[in-house]
Amino acid sequence: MGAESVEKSVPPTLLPAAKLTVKVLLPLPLGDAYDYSVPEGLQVAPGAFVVVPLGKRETLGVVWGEGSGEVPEAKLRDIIDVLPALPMAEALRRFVDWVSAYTLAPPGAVLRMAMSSPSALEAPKTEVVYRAAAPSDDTALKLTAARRRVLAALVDGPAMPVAELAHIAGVGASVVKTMASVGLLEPVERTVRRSFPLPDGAHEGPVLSEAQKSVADAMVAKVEAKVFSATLLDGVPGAGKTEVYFEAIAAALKADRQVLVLLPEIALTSQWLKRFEDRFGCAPAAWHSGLTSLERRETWRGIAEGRVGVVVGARSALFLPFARLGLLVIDEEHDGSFKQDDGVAYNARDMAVVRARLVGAPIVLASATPSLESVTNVTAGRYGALHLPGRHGGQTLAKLQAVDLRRQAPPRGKWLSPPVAEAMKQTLAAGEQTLLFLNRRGYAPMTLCRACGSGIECPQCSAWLVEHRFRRVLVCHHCGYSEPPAQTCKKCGAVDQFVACGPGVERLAEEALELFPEARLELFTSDSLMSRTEAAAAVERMIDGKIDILIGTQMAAKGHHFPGLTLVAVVDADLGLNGGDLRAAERTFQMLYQVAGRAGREDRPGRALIQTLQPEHPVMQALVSGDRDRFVAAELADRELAGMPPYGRLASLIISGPDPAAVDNVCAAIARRAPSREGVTVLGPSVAPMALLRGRHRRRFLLKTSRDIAVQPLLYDWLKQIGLPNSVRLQVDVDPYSFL
DNA sequence: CCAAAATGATCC
DNA sequence: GATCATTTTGGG
Repeated sequence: MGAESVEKSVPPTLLPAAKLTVKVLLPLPLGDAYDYSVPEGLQVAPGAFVVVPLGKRETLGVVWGEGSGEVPEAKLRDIIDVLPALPMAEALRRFVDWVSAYTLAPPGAVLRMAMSSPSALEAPKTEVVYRAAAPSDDTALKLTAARRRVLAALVDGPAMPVAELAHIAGVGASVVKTMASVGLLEPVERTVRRSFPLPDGAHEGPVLSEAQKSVADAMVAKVEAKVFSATLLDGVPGAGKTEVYFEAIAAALKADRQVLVLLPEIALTSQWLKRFEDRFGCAPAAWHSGLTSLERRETWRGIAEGRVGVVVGARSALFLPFARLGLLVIDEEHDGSFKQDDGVAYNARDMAVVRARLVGAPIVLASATPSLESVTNVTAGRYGALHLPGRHGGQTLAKLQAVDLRRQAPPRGKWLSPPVAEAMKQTLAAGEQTLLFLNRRGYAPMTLCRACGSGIECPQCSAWLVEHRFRRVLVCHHCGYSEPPAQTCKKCGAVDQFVACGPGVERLAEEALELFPEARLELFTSDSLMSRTEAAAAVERMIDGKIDILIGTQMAAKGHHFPGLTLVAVVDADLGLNGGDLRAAERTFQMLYQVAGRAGREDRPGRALIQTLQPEHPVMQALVSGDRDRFVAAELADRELAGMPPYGRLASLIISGPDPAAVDNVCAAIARRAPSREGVTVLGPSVAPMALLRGRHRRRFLLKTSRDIAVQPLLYDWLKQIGLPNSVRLQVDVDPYSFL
């Protein structure tokens, strides 16, 4: 009967003790961390990487803290194993939690970004190496000439594997093996790992101007302070921002700290790497989507073990497991590609500031055209500011001129206006280079049927198919769908009635070649058609002056420095201005300013011609007058009036699914529960700018609040009871960047 | 009426 | 994200 008899039959000391449990976060989009029990004899410190059972399978996870104790014992399962990797540092774990709380993404989804190389967690491979054994009397007798050479190779040197040792000593491998078996050599097991040259902070740098030196000194002081600080480093293209933050990197290296440099992916060029090598004597470790799994694993380990000094990478490098992070640099901080839109929607620039704060390190945000957010953060005193005046060596910025397309229109069916054609002619005659900038890939942005007037559309997106004439395909730039060009119109059956509408870079190349048949002309685009190495080779040809006219998308505008380039022509400056996007003006200004900044950086003056239909637009006015500050002030005033970022907060909800009715149902439910209070505006549901994307119909809500309201709890309470059918996805984007 | 296919719930 | 139970659908 009852409890009493049980107590009598089982002595108290033998009662099963409550199991020790820990929370384990799994790199999956689950609600929260799961509790697991710790089997006898397993050591699990917080941050340890562990193998745990999940349903039928096994998964990797990270010990996140003590168990919640809320899971019934029957459900609890044992941790299977602890991996022989360094545990995830507390600062990184707190960072994962922070990003999750800010973006409203499940913590496991954020953790997945911090576990981007799972194989790096397994035991590293080992090899057997040999060193000379302590000499003894009887072994001395057996020393042949070959054996002496082997021992000589090991004097003052590291232990070596058989093959290497045999090669250096000039003997056969069997000699080495025999020496090991008779006890002349001693085997040692060693882990195999790639070695990383450590950039040398004391390596001689370039001579800095007075102004550069004082800015560099200020940054070095922040690095040496070894506490969090955020600084906006701002200066025109060519003012020497890179050289200046290199001094901060040198200071961090001298203090034995690691450095992370984030660049927009396409700005990570061989040119940037070369400048780094010139300054520090060796290349940094690079982290981007193009790495092989072996490179990822070795780099990941090197960073975790503190053997890598400087990492330069795209936004995903923000989640690497630094052992002693002492400085972060965000170059081109205004660039929109720091914002990730799919999966976890985060802005690497903003989250980098958080990581710097959590780890207690300074961060530098560098740009010639700072984002309005960063400008505001400086004004509010949250960030410090350092300003580099003018161009190094007295060069002046390119002379900017607007070309009014209403007065000086290109010939019918052409895109280059007479002033641009004339300038190209002069430039060519002077033996100098021209860059034609048009942010449109392919031959023509749309293809029209003359008979029925309809354009060729993507079947899965609300977008035109773009003709790529060289590749002989029509491509959707949003989903990648492609089809061969047809003769017959699918809508009306007319044959051979298609006309290309509008310019793409390919069509521009055609036109430029007609005008200057003798010119050496090349296309430079971000098409997958162009591999990394091909792009690098094209840049090389441009630098060497083997190209007269370079025609490119924004890829040509970022991170390159072409000494012979003296003319930049922006073919369609109005392209980014339409569409009612919040950041249209800001983005256009930044891009055109950067493009124009490519011209005339050496001893020759450059000029930039900007073709526009609205030369009176504030963006064009600001570009022509060179008054960046006035443009920023005007744009900020507009934003403040509208309560838009950086003065107000925005979050966007995208509801998408293959069935528009199901999507609308969800939208109705969301609209019904929309928060209503002072300082909060909900706009929507409305058809999202890309109404159909990859076969999914999209609707959008925008949440707009004043700055003092935290949007996360608001969104959380709003959306927590919304039930979603499997086919419908709800994507939350706090601080959306693009509105598409 | 059965079975494949779509959908939803759960994993600790 | 993967797996399994449950519901839906559609074909004979």
